[in-house]
Amino acid sequence: MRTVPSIIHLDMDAFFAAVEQASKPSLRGKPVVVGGLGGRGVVSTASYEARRFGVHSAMPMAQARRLCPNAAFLTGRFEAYRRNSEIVMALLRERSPLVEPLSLDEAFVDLEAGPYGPALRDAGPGEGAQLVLAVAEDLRADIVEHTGLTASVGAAGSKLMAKIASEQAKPDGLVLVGIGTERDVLSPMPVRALPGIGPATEQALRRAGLATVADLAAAGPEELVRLLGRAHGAGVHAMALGLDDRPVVPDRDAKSVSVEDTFEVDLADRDRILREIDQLAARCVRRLHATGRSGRTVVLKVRRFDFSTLTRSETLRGPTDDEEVIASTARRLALQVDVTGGVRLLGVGVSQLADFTQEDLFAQLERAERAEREEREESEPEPAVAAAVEEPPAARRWWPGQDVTHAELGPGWVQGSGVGRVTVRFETPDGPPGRVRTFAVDDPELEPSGPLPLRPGVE
DNA sequence: TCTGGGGTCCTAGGACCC
DNA sequence: TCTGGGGTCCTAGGACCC
Repeated sequence: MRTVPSIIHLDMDAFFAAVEQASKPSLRGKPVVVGGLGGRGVVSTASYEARRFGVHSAMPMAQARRLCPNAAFLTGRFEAYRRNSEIVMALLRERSPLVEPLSLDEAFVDLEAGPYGPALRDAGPGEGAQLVLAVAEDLRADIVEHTGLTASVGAAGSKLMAKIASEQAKPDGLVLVGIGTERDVLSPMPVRALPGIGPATEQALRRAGLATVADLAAAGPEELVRLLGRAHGAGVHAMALGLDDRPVVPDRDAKSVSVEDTFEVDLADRDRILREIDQLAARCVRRLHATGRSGRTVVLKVRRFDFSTLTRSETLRGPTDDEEVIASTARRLALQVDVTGGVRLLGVGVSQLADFTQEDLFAQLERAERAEREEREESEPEPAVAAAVEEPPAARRWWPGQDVTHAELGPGWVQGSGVGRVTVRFETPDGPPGRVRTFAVDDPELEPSGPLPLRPGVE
């Protein structure tokens, strides 16, 4: 157990929405909701202004629109989020090499591994905490300077308590849990405050009369294991006592890669389903190639019209990153699934990842079979349905929030589009709120562009 | 206008092996 | 002749997190 609260958990405040407000001066101080804008979209992130209306993550977008009709509803700009995340992660690495990102907007840092390590080890308990507070405040200021975004930080002697502290610090705050005070902090909290306790576990505990973390600590490990199973029960009991010695681990390799799509309208047609699977397989393989890895188990995911969800998987004899192997495996799995009534989501994934694509016997076999098939069918060529039906003449699509540049008016972003028109607001992160202009959707002066840095002047 | 997309970890049963 | 006991792999599903 540590004698200094040298683990910090950093959590960016309403990250996606905050990036939008920093990028778009006209949205500052206003409710902003980022998420899927289609009929089946959900909220990814709501700004604090929108949260006051009851809007929150994972809420159906339709409900968010009812609660807060005057908010700006934007689709995600992941390129912008990724760039700002990288800036923040780099600032963390200046404080320690031991940085464990949990997502684009969250990370643990072990300060004892970095430049402050020696001072922290030499410090008395009180001095150590003071030093951590100073480092954390400096970090938060640095993040504002480099991105214009605010972060909340929790500091403690363990990952568990650092995470709980950052939650208490939100928004734009800093909370330190002193060594030895863990159980005082935890005891009065509802069980849901513990990471890993969601709605189902909360219900199971509530039925047993356990509502607070103090209740869990008093319950003892046997009862929790009986209620929650071996691993979870033991883990929850340890957490309730404030016991957690998990190390901060940087550079964790991904264990699976997957892509999925929810369709605006349920898919009923078998051939259409198989074509979608091919496209998903192609996207999955692109991601696989980008990471230079290959996988041995192919997983097909199907969500049916009634939201029932199932997966079918097949493990190959060796890892592959071949599109045709993955696509044909997924198609084969799809034939095992009853799709009567329609399908609202399809997904294709690969797990059991390996670092290298060894000689790929499957791809070779697949190619040989394909060649043979084509030879056989030479006299009666396949009807070219797929190619012909595939793409209607692609009209340009503009989506709310998108970065654009106008040949004369410069950079701006799409506020909305419809009936052949697109509305653009011309403003930049470092300027004043801008003016709105409307164009024809096919105006040649207007083109899509990339995100602008939030702090152009700062390195 | 009901319910995204990308992940992680755990459990449990059956096959298979020694 | 009435019943082993592990260990590992595969598959499917579920809870949870951001």
